[in-house]
Amino acid sequence: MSSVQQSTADAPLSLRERRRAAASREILEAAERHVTEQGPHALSLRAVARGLGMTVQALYHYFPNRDALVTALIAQAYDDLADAVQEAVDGTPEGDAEGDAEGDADGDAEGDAKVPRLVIATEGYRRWAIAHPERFQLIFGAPLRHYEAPVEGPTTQAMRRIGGIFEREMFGGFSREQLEAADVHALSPALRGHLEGLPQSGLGSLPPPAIALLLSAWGHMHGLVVLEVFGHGSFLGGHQQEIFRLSMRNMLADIRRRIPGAEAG
Amino acid sequence: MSSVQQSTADAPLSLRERRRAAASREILEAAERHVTEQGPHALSLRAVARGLGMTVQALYHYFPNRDALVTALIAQAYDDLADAVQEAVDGTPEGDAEGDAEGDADGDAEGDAKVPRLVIATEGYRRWAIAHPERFQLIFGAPLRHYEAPVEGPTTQAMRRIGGIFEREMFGGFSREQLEAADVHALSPALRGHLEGLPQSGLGSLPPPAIALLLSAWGHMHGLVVLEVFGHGSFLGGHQQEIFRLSMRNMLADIRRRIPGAEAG
DNA sequence: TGTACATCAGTGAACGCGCGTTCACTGATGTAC
DNA sequence: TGTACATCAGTGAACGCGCGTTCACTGATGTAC
Repeated sequence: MSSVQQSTADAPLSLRERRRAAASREILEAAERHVTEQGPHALSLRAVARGLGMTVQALYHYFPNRDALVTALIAQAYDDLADAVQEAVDGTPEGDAEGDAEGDADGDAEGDAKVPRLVIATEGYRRWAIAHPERFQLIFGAPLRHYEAPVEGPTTQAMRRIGGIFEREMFGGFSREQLEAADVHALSPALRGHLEGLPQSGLGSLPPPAIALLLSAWGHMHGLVVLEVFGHGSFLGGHQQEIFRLSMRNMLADIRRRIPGAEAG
Repeated sequence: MSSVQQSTADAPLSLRERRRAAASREILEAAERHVTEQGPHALSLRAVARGLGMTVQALYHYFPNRDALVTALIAQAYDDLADAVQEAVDGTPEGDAEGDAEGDADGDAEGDAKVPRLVIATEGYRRWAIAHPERFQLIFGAPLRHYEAPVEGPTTQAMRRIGGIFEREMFGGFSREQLEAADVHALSPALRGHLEGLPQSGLGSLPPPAIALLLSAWGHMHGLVVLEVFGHGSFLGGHQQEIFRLSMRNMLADIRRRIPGAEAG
């Protein structure tokens, strides 16, 4: 499906194959550039071709049609977002980070403050979204006209990667029993059953109350980022980063408070 | 600016004026219909005209160009969303509602349960978004290509209306002192100052810690809705309403717990 | 090492489409006297 | 009440544009013998 393909055997790629892969990559980069500069909805094959100094028709040697190019772009964006979250966490020691991970100009001096790695992770999410608003829009803004996301694929895989990171940082030190006993409003038996039936490779490995907490937290983080990226927080001026961090810290503390035997975060 | 206009004096509208206003409304409705059926990005003057059995050029008697039509549509959507939240709250007695405000087919029997009006309000927000995903997308999905939102206007006014409702339901019973003493992570002096400087007609009337809680809560609600509406929660099957309610209840309880002297929600 | 052949990246020309916008007009409706 | 005039909603024709996609082709690159 993707045009950046491996040779079917594990044999090293031939010169032709490597060139082809390079050309595909170049096209994808040009398309990314175009999305970044003009927004996702201005993306057209002709514009991409123009950006490369090629004719449109040449693109058809690499992507069967426009949708295929968009699909590749979306998959790439998901992956990059997951990478950004991963890197944010990796760049932070096991415990908590020092306060000033971002170093804003306006002095939101977090005096009291180690920053928990979960918060660092959410800040990675936010930072990527702000740095790449058009690509974030490509993923989360709305389904593109005439484009239907494949149900299972690199997309859901990247989401699971992010989910895995949050899960680790959120529930890392706790036993199954503790998580099972988390104090959340009652789940209906039907919901409980559904959550238990989720794939073990993903959320299904957690007790239902923990899944509920994780989903809620994801929504919380995502919502703040979405509002900011799409311009609905501009009345906060340069303080959006601080509000975000504050919210995420409160969120983490609230979650901890709901798990029996946890010291508040 | 808008084409549905009042006569400049308060004199009753003439026949001509009323007809003109009716025609404008009809155009707006046709445009709305088109957005609903084809998505915001498929909105074209020609399509709207077709839907009305008119020629395109006639529309130029009512809207100077495409952008003006889109602007009117956006303003209308904001207003309808605010109305939906308002109506959800109005339909609920002062205290809390009985559990089954929505009445899903799948039995998420909320046995324990009066539903706080704040939760009812957020469910109004969610319900409108799900009932009108394309119009929700029009507002929050992403800025439309070539469309710049006016900084102040019906848009921000509708947001303030919603904010006011949430504020009342969230902080209604508390004194300024209680809200000022709310237990949130420390706000920097700069942020504190900025929040205190917000317009008194809106958020500025609240103590900074309460503003922080409100914004965080808005993001929380919005994020869960956005993920659901844009299809990122489909793995939850029919249980998204229950997860949402659960999250909002937890959220309210967490907020209450942060205000001194409040009984937990 | 040289030759014949296959592969395939890229081009030129063309298609039919829907779009926003402008212009000059017609004809019905409403207003002033 | 009747007539002359102004208003203005709507039309027909046309503009130039960018789009995705198809087709038949050229010419360079790589492969088999």
